[in-house]
Amino acid sequence: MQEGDYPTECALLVKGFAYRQKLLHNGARQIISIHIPGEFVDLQNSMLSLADHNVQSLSRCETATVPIAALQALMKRSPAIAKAMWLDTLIDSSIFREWVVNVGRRDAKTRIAHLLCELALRMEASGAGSGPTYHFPLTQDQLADATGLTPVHTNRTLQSLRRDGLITLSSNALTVLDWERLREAGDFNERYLHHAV
Amino acid sequence: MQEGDYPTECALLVKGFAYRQKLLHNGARQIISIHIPGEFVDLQNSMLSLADHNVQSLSRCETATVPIAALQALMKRSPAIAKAMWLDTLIDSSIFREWVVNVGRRDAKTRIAHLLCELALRMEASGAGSGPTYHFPLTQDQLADATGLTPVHTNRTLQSLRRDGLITLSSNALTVLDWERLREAGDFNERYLHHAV
DNA sequence: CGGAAAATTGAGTACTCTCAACCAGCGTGG
DNA sequence: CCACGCTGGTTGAGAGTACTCAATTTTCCG
Repeated sequence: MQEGDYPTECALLVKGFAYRQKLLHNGARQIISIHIPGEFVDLQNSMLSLADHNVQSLSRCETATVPIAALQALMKRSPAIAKAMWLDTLIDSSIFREWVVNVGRRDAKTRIAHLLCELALRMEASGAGSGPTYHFPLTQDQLADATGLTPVHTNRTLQSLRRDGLITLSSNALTVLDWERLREAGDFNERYLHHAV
Repeated sequence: MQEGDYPTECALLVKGFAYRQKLLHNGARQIISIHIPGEFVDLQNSMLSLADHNVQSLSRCETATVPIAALQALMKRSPAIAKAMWLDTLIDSSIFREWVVNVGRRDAKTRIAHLLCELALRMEASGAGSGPTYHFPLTQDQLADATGLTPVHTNRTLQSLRRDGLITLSSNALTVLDWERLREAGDFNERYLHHAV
């Protein structure tokens, strides 16, 4: 899926990770969302006939593709489903808002810690992972593009988080050593995820 | 409307400007969206029972408030209205995505130029203003909080845009002197606004 | 006219970036 | 089996954009 395309189907992520990104004219990239198994990747693009961003897979992914026309019909027929998808989109939107805050007003360390908290919690909530150790699908370059930092600074910031005894992270395995302190370091409050209480 | 509240109605902005913001623990603020007359300010908060951000008015505003229950009923009854609101939310969401890019990957000058372009174009599209001169509802402090910069740096960056002959801006009047060059300076492409073609 | 809010200026600081080199792990192929 | 090359991660040094603090001027309103 490329920016500018006219999508005709949307994807439900069954297995594996994906992300959405936007490319800038100067060649820079901003990752605008990360998707874990069980999530719709592309409802937005699907409903707005013109794609305003593009989607990439992080690992080998299995997706279930649904034709948009079918989805629209389904929503028309079942208000319950329509509402569920609506909710999905709204939560998506809420996460974008938090990301604006994250890249806009937090320093590097807080920014990265916040993203780690978010991913860990979403994995927990979706059942895609649990315990103190999680599969972490991003390379440092991608983490940099998600947080609006450079790869070099991302690397140094991760080291600082490790030095503080908050996490370990290597070869796609993230271990949260001290959840409370990581949450604090990340200025993290999960309210915006709107997980059921 | 405060973060953490349980909203029961949502507001259609009839006259005046408003914005949504999130406050950080350290007292910083990030403005996450700006609303011009004719827009729903709060569909998001309305549908997610718990507010994850809060809303402020920029100028004296007139709003039409709609009870959420009524809205839900209306959506249930009329698929056309449901779809329209859905679209409204999706475009909202698209703008958030672009803001993530804006604060994440653009430098100060580009960032501010981009925001000016966006506001100008949205005013045009909504009929809330036109011509090279627009009502500009933000103070420099607010512009800073919308772009993730400091007020001082925002001030200097605006001066630089003025020196370049791209805009004039004073007492809430923004004049775009050279639309093409401003658009270029702001790395701006209006696709994400999803305005009808 | 006076006071508050908004805008502007100056000087010094620092966080993050750039550029560049180097290391480690790993799959491929000779 | 080891060399090779590639991707991802790490380190160093220096530069620069944006920040902080603080004072001053201008504008806005009551």
